[in-house]
Amino acid sequence: MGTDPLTTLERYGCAVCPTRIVCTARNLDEQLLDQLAECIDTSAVLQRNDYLYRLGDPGESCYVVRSGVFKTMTLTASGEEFVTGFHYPGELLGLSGQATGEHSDSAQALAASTACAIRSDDFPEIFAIGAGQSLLRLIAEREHNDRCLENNLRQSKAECRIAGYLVVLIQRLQRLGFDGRVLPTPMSQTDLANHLGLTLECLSRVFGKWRRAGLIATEKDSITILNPKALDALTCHLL
Amino acid sequence: MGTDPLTTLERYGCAVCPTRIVCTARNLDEQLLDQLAECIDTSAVLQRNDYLYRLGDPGESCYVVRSGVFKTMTLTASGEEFVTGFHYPGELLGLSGQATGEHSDSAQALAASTACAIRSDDFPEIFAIGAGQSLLRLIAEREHNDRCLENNLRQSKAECRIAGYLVVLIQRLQRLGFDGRVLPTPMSQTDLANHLGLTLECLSRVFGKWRRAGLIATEKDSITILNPKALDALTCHLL
DNA sequence: CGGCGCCTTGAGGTACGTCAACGAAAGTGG
DNA sequence: CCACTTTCGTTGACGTACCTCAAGGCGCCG
Repeated sequence: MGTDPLTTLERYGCAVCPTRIVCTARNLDEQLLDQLAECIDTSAVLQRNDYLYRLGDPGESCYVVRSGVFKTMTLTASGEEFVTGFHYPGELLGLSGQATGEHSDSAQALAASTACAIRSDDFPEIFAIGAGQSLLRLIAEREHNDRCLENNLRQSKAECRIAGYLVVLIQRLQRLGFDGRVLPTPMSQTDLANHLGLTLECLSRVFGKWRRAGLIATEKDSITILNPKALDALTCHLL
Repeated sequence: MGTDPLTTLERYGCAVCPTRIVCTARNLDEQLLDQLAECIDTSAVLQRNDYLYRLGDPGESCYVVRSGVFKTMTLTASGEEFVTGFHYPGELLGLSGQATGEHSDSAQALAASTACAIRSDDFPEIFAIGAGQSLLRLIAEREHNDRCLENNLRQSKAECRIAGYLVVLIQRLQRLGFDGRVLPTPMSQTDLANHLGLTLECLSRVFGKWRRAGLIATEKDSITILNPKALDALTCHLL
């Protein structure tokens, strides 16, 4: 693995992290940032298709995406892949591994990506430093996101699901400071359809319809929202 | 509100809680249990249809179900109720309120129920006592459950969804020491259908079919699993 | 150039949603 | 305790949205 891109990050830890404003490090002063960096392993540098962790790995750590995008997936009993989520910078992964002692999904980088590992053993230290509230908030934000997406899945109409997913994704990216008009989507439509519980054909038809209606434009690795209001109107407003 | 049923619980706090083996209190010795009880407000006693918290309430606390069953729900933009979950003893509620500062759902007791409140301000103290790992595990278990149910919703076949929900519910109850053959279901079928993203008619038809096939028996406030293997075979095995 | 993912487009079947009527049960008020 | 009302569940007929299967186009890589 190439270690070059992260040398500065490793040296300065959380202090220079681009996502620190939304992460465990938010609201910490310089001194505490250094202490926090002791608790967090910032060494995970991954290329496209590398795995951050795999199904069955011991679940002693959870992870925060620092840059890039990750896909999490599991397997059905019949061996088919099952995409459980896409994870953008500042989002938490792999927490559920603590429940069973091992990860119940695999996490794969969809582009060159970096991630921080937080060992569950270090949680008490993080709370002792005073960064516990921020970590807790990170967990709560993940929970909040999950609920939104879960509610979205209860809608069985394809257009509602897809629009809802995009709208939630816009919100997630805006939290990071993006304008939310151009969504980086390094995943294949096949994976996206899988994740939404739809067939590729159905997703493709909806995207085609929306393109013709001037609602969105789809590029290779991104989706541009041309008419946010119209998209929002399709979401069934699940709050 | 009647305070009688809980007097002993209030006095002895976590030490006498029937769900302590799965809760934050697990693995604590007598002395620490008393300290933990200081951090946790055990006074919430609710009758059927009482609210534990409401949408928009300040999200300064999360809750652990001590006894009974809770239903969480939110509203669509058009004002319809939207059932986001059913919560059994030892399960965590309301964590996502931390993300936005206010609760994004309401929690209502479906039967006479009790719950403990954990203030987010007390998290550091809980970690200082040494109960942090158990609390973390509680959070992770919630996350794990959510993922299972979320994956289940990706399946659009009604029978898969319903069977999957029941199988996950069995697992959740077994964790509490129940045998998992008789599932307490104080919710209406209307609410259950709503939560599964199906219509009442569809759920009713599937239950009818399963009753005729000798798979389940439905009573007023419970479902008895007569043929667990057959039920499991319908779940699409989402792992 | 050929092969292979990945996406698009079409035709047809099926499962679930919708609408509607009915029945059972539970809560209400006299 | 009994009529009334309301909520909840059952069953049927019908339409439609999505899945399935299939063929073809496009870009990427060897």
